[in-house]
Parts: sequence; C-alpha cells; structure tokens
Amino acid sequence: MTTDHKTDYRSTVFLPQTDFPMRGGLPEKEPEILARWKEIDLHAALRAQAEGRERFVLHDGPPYANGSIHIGHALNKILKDVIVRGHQMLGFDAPYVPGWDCHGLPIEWKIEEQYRAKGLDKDDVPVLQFRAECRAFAAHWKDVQSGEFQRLGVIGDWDHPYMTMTKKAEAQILRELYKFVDNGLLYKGVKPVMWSVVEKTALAEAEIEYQDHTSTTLWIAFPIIKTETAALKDAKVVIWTTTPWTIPANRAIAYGDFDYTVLRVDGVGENALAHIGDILVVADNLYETFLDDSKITEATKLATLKADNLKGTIAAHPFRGRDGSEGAFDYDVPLYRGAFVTLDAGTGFVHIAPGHGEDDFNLGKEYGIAFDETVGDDGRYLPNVKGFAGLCVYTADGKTGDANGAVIRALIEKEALLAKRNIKHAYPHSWRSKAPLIFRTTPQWFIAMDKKIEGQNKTLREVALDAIAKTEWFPAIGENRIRGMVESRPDWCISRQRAWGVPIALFLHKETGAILRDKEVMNRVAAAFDEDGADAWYARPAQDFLGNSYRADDYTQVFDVVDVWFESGSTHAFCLNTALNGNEWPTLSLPATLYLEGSDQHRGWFQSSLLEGCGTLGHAPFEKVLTHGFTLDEQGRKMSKSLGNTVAPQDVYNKMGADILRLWVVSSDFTEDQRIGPDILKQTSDLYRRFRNTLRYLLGALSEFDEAERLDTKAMPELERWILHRLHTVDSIVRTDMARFDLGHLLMTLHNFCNADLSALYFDIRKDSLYCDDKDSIRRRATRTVMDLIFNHLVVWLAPILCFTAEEAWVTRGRQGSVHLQNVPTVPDSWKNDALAKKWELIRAVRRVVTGAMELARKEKKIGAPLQAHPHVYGSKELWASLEGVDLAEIAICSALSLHEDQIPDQAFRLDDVAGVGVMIDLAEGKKCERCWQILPEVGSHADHPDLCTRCRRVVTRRQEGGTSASS
RNA sequence: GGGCUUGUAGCUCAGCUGGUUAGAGCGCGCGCUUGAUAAGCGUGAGGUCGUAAGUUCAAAUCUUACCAGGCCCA
Repeated sequence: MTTDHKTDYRSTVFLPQTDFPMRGGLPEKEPEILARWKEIDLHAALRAQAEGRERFVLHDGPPYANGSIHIGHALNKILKDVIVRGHQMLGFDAPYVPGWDCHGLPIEWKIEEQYRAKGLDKDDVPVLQFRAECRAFAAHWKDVQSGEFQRLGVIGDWDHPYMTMTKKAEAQILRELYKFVDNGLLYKGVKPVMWSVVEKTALAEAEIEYQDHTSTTLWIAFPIIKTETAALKDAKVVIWTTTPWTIPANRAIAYGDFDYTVLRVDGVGENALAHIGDILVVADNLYETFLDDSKITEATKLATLKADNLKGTIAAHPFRGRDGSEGAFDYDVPLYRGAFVTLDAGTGFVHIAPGHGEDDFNLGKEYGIAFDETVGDDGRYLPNVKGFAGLCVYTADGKTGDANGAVIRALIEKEALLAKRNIKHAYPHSWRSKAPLIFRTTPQWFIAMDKKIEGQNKTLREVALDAIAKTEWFPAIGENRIRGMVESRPDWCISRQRAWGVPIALFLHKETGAILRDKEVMNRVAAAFDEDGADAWYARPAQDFLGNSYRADDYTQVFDVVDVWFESGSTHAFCLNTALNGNEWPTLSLPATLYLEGSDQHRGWFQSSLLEGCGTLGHAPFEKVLTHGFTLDEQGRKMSKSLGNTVAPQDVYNKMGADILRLWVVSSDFTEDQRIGPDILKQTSDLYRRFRNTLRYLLGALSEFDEAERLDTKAMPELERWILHRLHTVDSIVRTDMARFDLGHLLMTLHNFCNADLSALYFDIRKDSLYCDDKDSIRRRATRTVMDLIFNHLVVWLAPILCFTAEEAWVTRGRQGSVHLQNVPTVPDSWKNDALAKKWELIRAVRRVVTGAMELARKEKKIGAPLQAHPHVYGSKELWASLEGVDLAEIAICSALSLHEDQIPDQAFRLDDVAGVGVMIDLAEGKKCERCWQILPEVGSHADHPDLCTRCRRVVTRRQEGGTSASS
C-alpha cells in the first residue's frame, strides 16, 4: 500500500459543533439579551421564583442624579449585581431596588446656571417654579443613569426605583426628622459658615473660589494680666492676623506646642510702632522674622518658655477700657493650646474670634468660651459692638468697608499695634458674585450626639457605637474607620439654607424660639407632604397646618432644608420598612442584609444611615457593610478629566462589552483601590476568552447530546469521577466565597478549573474519545455525561459574573427560560472522593515528567506531536501499584507507553520535584491511524481499512452499516 | 498637617499566626499542533517582595523612619 491515496476519514470523526462563536461580539449581542430579558420579564420571574425564601436584602445606596455614570458607579453597581444574582442563585430571595438621591446643591447650581445663561436671577424666580425645574432635571438624569446601569446587566426593579424626591419619600423624610424632635435630639445652634455679604447667603464649599486678594495684616500686642510664670509678668502676647475686622470679636488666644521667647525691645527703626522697653512674647522660631516685620532693631531675649508655661495665662483685650466701649471689651482673653497653630507665618499666637473661623469656633466650643455675634448678614457690626456698630466689613458691592480702618485706628490709639503690612494671598470668594467672603456664625439645626435620647438612658453616640460593634464589616478594617469617626464627630448639622430639598418643616414661637412640638400640627404637615410633596410647605398658608389651636402670627416657619445626607440616611425608612413604604416594595425588609458602597461612605451614607437608624429605631438599618475602594488609572493615579486618564464605562460596554467590565470588577481586588486602563482591559479580554472558549468547547462537544447517552456516575472511568470530585470541590468554594463576598477568589478558582483541570487536562485527554470512540462506547458516554454536568455547573457559577455570556451559552445549549432562574446545582456528596484526588495528584506529577521528557525530545527533533512518542516510564513497584487501573498513555496523550520497575537509566529525564520517576522517549511503533492519528502496530493489518486502527475500523464499519446508536 | 489605608514578576492576584531555592494565571519568547485554529497543548525567561534601618538563630511576613499612591478630614 502506498501512502499516496489515503482515505479521508475526517467526515467520520465526531468533531465539536456549535453556533456559539469564538468571538463574543458582545456590544451587539448584549442588547439582544437585554431585550430577551425584558420579553420574558426576567425580573418578575426572579421575584416570583424566590417567594418565601430566606431574604438577602441589599439596599442600594443612591447615586446622585446629575450626570452620566462614571467608572466608580459602574464598579459599585456591578458588584451589587454580582452579589445579588449570586445570592439569588444560592437560594435566597435577593431583591434589588435601585434608588436615587435627587435633592441638593449640585442640581440647584445647574438650574441656577441655566438661569444665569438667560440673564435671570434665581431670586427672581418663584421657589415652586425653581423646585419644579430641579425636579425635572433630576428626573432626566435618573432616566439616563437607569439606562446605563441596565446596560451593564444590572437586574432590579428598574420600573419602580426609589427616589428621595417622590411625595412619599419627602413625607417620610420629614417624619423621620420629626422623630428627632420627639426624642429631643434636634436643637437649634450656631455654626460658622462662609458667608457672602453681597448675596446675603451662606456658601457651600463647592461654591467657593479661591482668588488672590490683598489683605491688611496686623501684629497686635495683648497685655498679660494674669500669669503664673514670672517671665511673663508685664509682658504682651503678640498675635498676627489677616482680618483686622475680627479683632472686636476676639475672645481668646491660641498657642502651639513649641518654644516661645520673651524679649525686651531695646531699639526701633523709623516708623516702628513698638516702643523701647516693651516686653513681648513670640514663638522662638519666628523671633527674627518678627523683629524684622515690626522694625525692631535691637532686642534682648529675656527668657525662653515651653508651651506649658503659657497655660493659665490671661490677657486683656486691646480695647479694654476704650472710650465709648462701655466696658464691652473688659472680658478676659485666655490663652489656650490649639493644635492648628503653626509656625508657617505670624508669631506663633493666633487670635481667636469664635464667631469668625472654624478653628476659632471649635476651640471656643472646647473651652466653653462665651461670645456674641458681631457681624450681621449685611456685613455690618451689630449694635453690641460698642464703638464700632454699623461699620462695614465688606460693602454691598463687595468692596472693603470701613471696619478695618476703624479697628486699626483704635489699635494705634490704644498703643496695641506693633506693625501693619499688606499681603497678597489666596482668599475665598463667591463663585457667583466674585466678592470676598467672611466667616460668620449662623443659626443652624443640629442633632445632638451626646444628649441622652428621651426615654432612653443612652446618647446617640453610644447607641451608634454599639450598633457598629454589632455590624459585620467587610473588610473588617472598615469597622475601625467608622468607629473612629463616630467617636470623634461633632453634633450633626442637618440644615441648609437652600430651596431644593425637604424643608425642616417646623414652627418656632416668635418670642421664645421654642419648637412647636404638637403632634396634630406635625401630622397635618406630614399629611400635606403625602399629598403634594414638600412643595406643600411653600404652597400652603401656615394657618392650614396650625389649625385652630395656634395663630400663624405667633410663629415663624422654618424654611431651611434638611441636609441631603439626612435624606439618604432615611432611605431605609421609606424603602425597606414595608409598614412605611405603603407596601410598595413588599420583598424588602429592615434591617437590610447588606449595604455596599465605596469606602468614602464611612463618613457619608453608612454614617448618616447609622445615626438616623440609631436615633429612630435604636439600631443600624444594616447587618453587614461591604466597602470597595476607588478606581485609579493604570499608573495608580486618580482619574481626572484634565489628566485625560479617565475610562468611561460607556466606552467599555460599547467597544468591548459589559461582560468585560463585569469581569474586570470581579478580577480586581475591589476592597482596595483598583486600576483600569487599556492594558488592563486587554488582559481582562484574554481572561474572558478562556471562559468563553471553555463554554464553547463544552457546547461543541455536547452537540446533539441525547439523554439516552447519560451514564450512571458509578459506571464512569476514574478520570470522570475525578472531575466530579473537582466539581464538588469548586462548588463548595463558590458557595463560601459568595457568602463572604470574596469574588476575586471565586473567579480565580473558576479560572483555574477551566484552565488547568478542563482545558489542559480533561478536554485534552478526552478529545480522542470524544472524536473517535463509537457513540455508544462507555468512555465516550461518560465523557459527554460529565461534560453536560460541567456545563450545567459552570454556566451557573459564571452567570452572576458574565451575566450575558452565560445566558448566551444557556440559550445555545437549547435550554428554556434563563440561566438566571437557575439555582446553583447541588452536588451529591458521593462525588467527593479525597482518595481519588490524592491519586490524581500523583498521576499528574508523573504526567508532568512525561510531558517534560517529550518536550526535550521535541527540541531534539526526535518527535513532533505527542502521539508520535512512546515514553518508557521508570518508577517503583509501589508507585505503579498505587496507580493501578490508570492508562498513562491515554492520560499523557501518547500512542503507547510502557511502565518499568527497573533502575532509572542515567540518561532518563527527571523533574526535581517528582522524586523516583524517570522517562525515556522512544518513537511509537506502527503506522498512523488516519482517523485517530495514533501510531499503532495494528494499523495496516485490516484489509478493508488499511489506514485505520482496530477501534476506528470498528466505528467506521458500524457507521457504514448504520448500526451505531447511542442507546444500544 | 491629622485619621484610616496600599505598595510582591510587564499585568491581575496568592502568600495563614515570621521558618527550606517567593507561587498562580495572563502577557511575552520558543516549540508542537492545524480535528477548540483570530483557538488548543507544551515549555522557557521574568521578582534586591517601595526604600532604609532595627528586633530575631530566621522577615515579603514584626517595629520605626522615609518615598510614592488612595479615601476621609483639616
């Protein structure tokens, strides 16, 4: 027989067949799958399926509805979706109701900006119209974001999301606020804020622009009137300030933790204001610069003091006893330690006006310093500032007023001024009017942290700290972070002087200032909110709410709105509490099983929800809290538009597919900051390809799989039983990983399974059986049965992550419904077989020596394909005994293989980590079977099929006779 | 500046309470295969474990400082 005219047996080989393409084409395919889910109403089916199951309630932290989603939103929502889908498949009822934060400043700005573009002023627009436009704006972006989130594959109740601006929500937020009236924690206090005298309004941090501004700076001496340190007797403390107009409001002086020098002035230069003989105190490090600044030419250091020596010292206000002051400045000015004092500039002493600075206010609070308001909302001194009343800090058009000049003249008159200069520095200005701002105390509403809750013997802080301890934090370190914050946080300021929000709908008695705590009135207000939303507060006359018992003239109505953090902190009340949400989401329940947000929410939503829950329910609204980090660029740098290193989720799902983005989320360690960029996404695609091809191979191998082929597991070869054992192992890992949200480990387990167990080992070994064995052979039936099982498990394991691809595979397999309606299949414990696993570890070790030896032979051009080889494997009798029943030739994919118990030849190939095994490679003897490509001695001995081995000849012959059938 | 936190191969990640030559996958190089083929298999080269001190018989693992990031504050 010549080799010229060999029969082509390709058509007799059972090659894999599938419509599941190698390349996903996800950007086109995913929208089709989304449409299919809509068609079969997957969400409703999920809910119906889970009725009565144990609940797993992930409560959505509401994103802010003012723009398209960015990568951080995508990460957050994908994580939620993977966990929700995963738990549903593990047998929970895991509903997901998305939510939106709709009120607040950023939306107000946008609307205001639109007004300004039209040359309109916000203040000229009726408040209800303004609110309506804010509402429309939020509704628009809610819709945009909803579409983007759904495109990511996130499944949930998108037709019925919660929103903080619905009537029901606004009414419930108000009721939550009223609970803090009831429990006595809500109080009115003051707080320094950035104030614009031009707009007569407080400004939020984001409305402030820092611009260069020239300020008059003063060096001012405060005479010491009481001290326990001898060196300070008759001395004066020197402060430095850039805001002369705050001097009348001075109440204290702060010093830092460094050395101070007491000096005597011995000589002064021209125009100096200091006097010879003055004894002054400044920080030792700033001694030289001070002399320079104040034109003191000669001085003597009298003493150097430690910070502790300043403790208990009391100075007098420079205006003490000033004519016309009526004793208004005769109070003591104590010295206190302040951590914020630095040596960057000045004298090491900071003058403290508690009404006009954040540090000042906090220090004042710490030491209980009493102070009056000194500057009115128009920037003028109030009448109580004797000798300065009516003078102006900044004028109505934003220019410097006459207050500074008057203060300077008075300081000179009292011989307290040591020096005066101008400096140019960054100073806060209004984003709107561009006018400079001042710090000014304003009345605000607070929730007390350290007051006993009425009816309880505990403070809100204590209840909150208890609740933190009872909560499970993922990662555990999150607990420290929030505990530290709650331990040290000040009272919660919940008021904002804004229009787009839920008003703090209270009536205050005009004379006493007391809150009207009348249940009937509050119920009427809340009922009005139920009907008309918070607009009711603006639209209806006060008397409507007050009823017959009170006169509107006796009360002022509060029009501050509540901080949006209070609103989002209340979402559990109107969303999770089925009694309060009107049964709108009957499958939700309180407390939620899980809150899942970025780590910044330790200060934000986690904390506001915690405080709100603790104040109104006595416990946290969550049982577990999972946090993720932030998304950085490929170099680990923060993303920013100016750096041009942002990755838009829309680009990823439009160009690569949402499954790639989902895979990226799961493959990164999301508990810490994670990186994304072109290279990382490329790598994610490679990762995706492995999963896709594994599914594809299974689908191809299972083409036309008939139930009649299914083989009882007991009848299967060891290799199949080992795969079943692996399924058992992976299954238990999937379950524990999902339960502890360790998605990274879960993914790696699945990847290794696909890679090492399936692709490199099982699929490779079983190709021969799959392609060439007769359809009714036990081996092939076992293979197909196990591959069917692998598919069933793998597709469900992957479904929460690759939600689109898993569904595509599911449908391609010809299954009904949706993969997402499956539970993770249970694995019979009989599949677990540790002894077999151990045996296969050994087999794989021996296999590695064989493949290693073949690789060497290939390098030496001795062989090409493994089927050309006949390895001689040397090992001990015990080794071969322990591998009883294993066909190593099949496992190493060789045409033949011999085992030897003899001494390992010196030239045999060995591996360091596989002791006692050596391999020599010979060429397999015989001819190549043209069907299965094995090289076997019997090829050529069959007259009818001279190019086939015995096995292939039988298969081909039976096919020709039409006698093969899977059921036979 | 403060609180919390991160820094292991080009990339994504493992390395438990300190203990033999620091692991995996991807990517890359090389080879095989051409019946998973814009795929599959095998194999190889890549790491002073951010830097520097210290504790210890022994440190990627503990301590301190520094450098470079991140979140939240100031």
